[in-house]
Amino acid sequence: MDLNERKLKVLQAIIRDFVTTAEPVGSRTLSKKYDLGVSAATIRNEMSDLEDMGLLTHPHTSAGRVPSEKAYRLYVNEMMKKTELSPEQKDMIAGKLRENVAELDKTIEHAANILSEITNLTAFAMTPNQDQDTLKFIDLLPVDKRTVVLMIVSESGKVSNQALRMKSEYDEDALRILSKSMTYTYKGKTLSEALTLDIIKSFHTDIEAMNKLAQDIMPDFMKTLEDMLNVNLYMEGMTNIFNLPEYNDIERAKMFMEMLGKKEAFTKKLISRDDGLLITIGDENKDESMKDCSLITATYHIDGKMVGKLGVIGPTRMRYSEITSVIEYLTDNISNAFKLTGGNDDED
Amino acid sequence: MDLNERKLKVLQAIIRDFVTTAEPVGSRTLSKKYDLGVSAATIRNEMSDLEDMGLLTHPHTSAGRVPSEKAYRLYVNEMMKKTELSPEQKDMIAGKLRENVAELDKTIEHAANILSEITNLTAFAMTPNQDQDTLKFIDLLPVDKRTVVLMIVSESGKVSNQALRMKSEYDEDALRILSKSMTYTYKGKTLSEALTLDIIKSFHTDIEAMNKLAQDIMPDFMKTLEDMLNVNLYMEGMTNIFNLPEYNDIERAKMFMEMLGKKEAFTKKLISRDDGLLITIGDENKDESMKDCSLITATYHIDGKMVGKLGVIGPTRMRYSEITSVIEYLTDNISNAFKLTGGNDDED
DNA sequence: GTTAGCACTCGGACATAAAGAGTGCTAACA
DNA sequence: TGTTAGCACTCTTTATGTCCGAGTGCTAAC
Repeated sequence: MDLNERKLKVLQAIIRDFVTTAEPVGSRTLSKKYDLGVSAATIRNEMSDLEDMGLLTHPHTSAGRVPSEKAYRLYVNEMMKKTELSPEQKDMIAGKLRENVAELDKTIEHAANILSEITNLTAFAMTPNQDQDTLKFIDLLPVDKRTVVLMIVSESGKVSNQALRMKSEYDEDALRILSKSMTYTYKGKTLSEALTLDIIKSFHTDIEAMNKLAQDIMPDFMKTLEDMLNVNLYMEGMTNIFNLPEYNDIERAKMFMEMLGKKEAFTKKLISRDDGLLITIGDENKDESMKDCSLITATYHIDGKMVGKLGVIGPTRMRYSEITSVIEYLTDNISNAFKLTGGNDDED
Repeated sequence: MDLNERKLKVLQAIIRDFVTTAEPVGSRTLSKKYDLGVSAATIRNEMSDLEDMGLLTHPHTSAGRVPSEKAYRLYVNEMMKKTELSPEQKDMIAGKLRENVAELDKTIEHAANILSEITNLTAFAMTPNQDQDTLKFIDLLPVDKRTVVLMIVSESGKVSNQALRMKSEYDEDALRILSKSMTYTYKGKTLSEALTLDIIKSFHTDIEAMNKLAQDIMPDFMKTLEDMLNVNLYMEGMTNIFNLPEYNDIERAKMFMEMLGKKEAFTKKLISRDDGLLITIGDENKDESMKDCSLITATYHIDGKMVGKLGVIGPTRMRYSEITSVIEYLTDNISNAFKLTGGNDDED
């Protein structure tokens, strides 16, 4: 059987229609909606042929046709034309991408965001494979008598750092020289190579001075400070709700997921809550989108003053007792772990 | 009406039953399952009273009773006993929390994870409000003739950094002094205070040396390198699928969300894909959990060599054309933005 | 005050029927 | 020979009716 011009036209129309409506498309619909110049009966014949060729499927006898995967493949390979983006879309994309040029990760994150916004699908973006990235710069920063921050900068501009707790007090000058010698050793090596290398010692001398550099740096410094003011919100187990019978209703599940998806709003709500163990049930959460939920939050303390929150959200039907116990145990553990006084202590 | 001992017992039994079964509970069930020492008829009377008191509801005439929010409130305030955690649970919690003691953020993230695992609900954890946190240490690190990394460390141990692009070449020594003077100025100030402050200049002298410090630092250095090898995966718009008719089926929606929830597996899958624009449709994705999905990925390049990926996942029914256009435009933009040769160039 | 008994109510499951959409075949037409 | 019209047939969806079980509420007896 030949895949002639008309068959292709019909197939394309079916794909186009199905992609927008998600409903199996019938011959009559097709002849009415798209100007194919032939009657529904003719289209039926063509459709039948296309089905024989494996390009269409039939959910059941009296349903319309649905494109098969083979049809999509054909469409993608041969028939598809590029859609030209609208100027607004281009502006939007270029604009958003330009926001954080200095930071690769941020840019990639923005890309995922843009993509999902435009396509209305789930989108993702992955940072580059760092295998090929080489080291550029290593530094060891004295923070504390026993704390050092290790910082590594790669050629691509990726910055990574980690706070280190030293076993004993260390010599600041030694630290400085060590970092120089490490940079000297690792510079230009890929991360993988660096992992197999051992350190070589070397020396260098410092000098000092100062100029109007401050004016250049202050805006960014301020911006960084502001970033640090933000709190992070980690969310886990969102899909757990699918196992609850009350969320068998797709509408409810959707509402729930969307409520949690609005991280800023949710974070705000958490921040505004009182400290200590707090349980709010159903309507007590003024929020309309939470009226069928209970929210349990508790606060933990870092060095006695700063507080963070953690908790649980679920249907009003929940194991309050068990859950509050877990939460209290968790907050206690965290508060203890971050007591300034503490060495590493306690239980088994 | 009096809320006597027996009424409380009945209410507690109802709450207990409903919390585990999610089904309205009737008088007969109650008298059989729980040893209340009275007949179903008596329980019915008590239930009727409890309903009058607003503690139970009645979805419809011939259904069992459901605890009202007021009942939960009563339960939480007065009747609830603490559940003692099992030793295994305690071990698990303490163990996981101890994994990354040095890093507050990681610990909090773990907390959310634990909580969700134990409660089978959606859990969250928020890092502390940084309002009270004070600055401890500021450094400016020369990376490039025109690139500096600004690093800020707070009293709580939070580390934040940002790569800065300078307008002109700068003096390294000046940079060093500036960072000292900034530390001097801002140390001990809260973040909010610091935002209102202006910088004061001051001097300090450096010396040099070196010792066996290296041995202390190497393990952490290696670990940090390994961390940097990991790629990040950003996911956006996951709830978009709820707007698609094919995901009106709760089972499918669940499978989809769970597949994406497994970030490591998904990342792996992405890494293993070929470079360039790649479209896989339905069964072409060998993965069972993706057999009804199409996956479109494309690669972008950083400085011509390193590659990252981004793309879209959705039902086989998707706007291939439009989407590939968006993706190509995105990858081009990213690749251009991170060309080493480039100043800031091009389009409007 | 407690219990047993019984009529009544309501939702869910199931079967049946009717409507609607679409196909497939045949025969007529250009 | 390709195209079209017509019609019987199929299958899904929706509405309707019936039955069953779970549960209540009331009354009368203990």
